[in-house]
Amino acid sequence: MSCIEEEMFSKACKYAINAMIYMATLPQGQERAGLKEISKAINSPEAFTAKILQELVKSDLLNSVKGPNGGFHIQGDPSRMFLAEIVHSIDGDMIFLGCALGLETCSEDHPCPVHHKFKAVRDHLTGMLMTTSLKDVADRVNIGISFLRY
Amino acid sequence: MSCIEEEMFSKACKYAINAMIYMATLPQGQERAGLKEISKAINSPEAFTAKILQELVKSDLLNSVKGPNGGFHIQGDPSRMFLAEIVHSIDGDMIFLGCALGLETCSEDHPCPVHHKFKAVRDHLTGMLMTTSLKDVADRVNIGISFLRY
DNA sequence: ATAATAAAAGATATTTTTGTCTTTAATATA
DNA sequence: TATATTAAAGACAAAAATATCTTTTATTAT
Repeated sequence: MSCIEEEMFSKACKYAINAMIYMATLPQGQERAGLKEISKAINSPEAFTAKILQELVKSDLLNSVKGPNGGFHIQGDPSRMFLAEIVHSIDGDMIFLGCALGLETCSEDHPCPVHHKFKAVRDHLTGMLMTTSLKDVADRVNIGISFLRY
Repeated sequence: MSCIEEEMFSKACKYAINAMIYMATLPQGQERAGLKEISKAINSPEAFTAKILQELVKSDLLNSVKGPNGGFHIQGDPSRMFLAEIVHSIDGDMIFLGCALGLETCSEDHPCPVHHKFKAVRDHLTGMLMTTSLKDVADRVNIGISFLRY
């Protein structure tokens, strides 16, 4: 059982967040990047990353263009795109809504034994994801106080 | 990708927490419960639950006794056993320590772009798990303000 | 138009997690 | 001591997540 190393997000979701941050760090006029460039930049498996980018396109977080000089670019304003949207697109809403103990019947009125304790943490997480924009995060990379890679 | 519904803990970990809470709700003098009783009480698959209880025994959170009238019981005082110990036993320490973006090189000195934001949430989660005892939680069930089952 | 490029779509493979089944070991009781 | 009971251990199976490969579609440039 100690082989399980559960983390906050799925790998797919982490690649998605990484990819979106990378996109948001691109300089004005060069906001488009191809699959190869992206997966190289974030050190993720190319084909798997393709699937994830596809999903982000379906969720209208990215646009895509086929053909030579094609690629992906962020749909809309990175200062109005929040981490919560990326997480929701890939990992669904259980991280925001699901009962920590997995109980179907858990609700505010019929709470599981850890409901109140987790509500606070979950609200904290949700609030953070809903208020942290891609621009917030990408700016930190661009000014050199945070790092996507070594 | 929307088939992924990532949650906070693995299923195994949720069963473990549920099982431990159930154990902690047992009245004095009847603190021992067998696999069947436990998995019925928390509505979990019996054989899989057996593996999880085994792990909890290995981690010294439970004792076990074989043979007729055998079963499991909590090792030690439920008021001094914290949710963090259960989570750590089953899901490892990545939920407490791992980089939210999965970056190997992420650290306080070389932070990933969301490091500071996640640190606060993670510290909140960790603090809650380290200070919430099994007794805290089980008491809520026993006085009827929280529910393990419908 | 044709060829080259790059994403989309779909099939397939691998790994991990979840779950089951069978055999073995320990213990209580008749 | 023999039998029944229950957990431990190990093999096995199914499902889900991760990852790859191939074919198709759209677009650009020649």
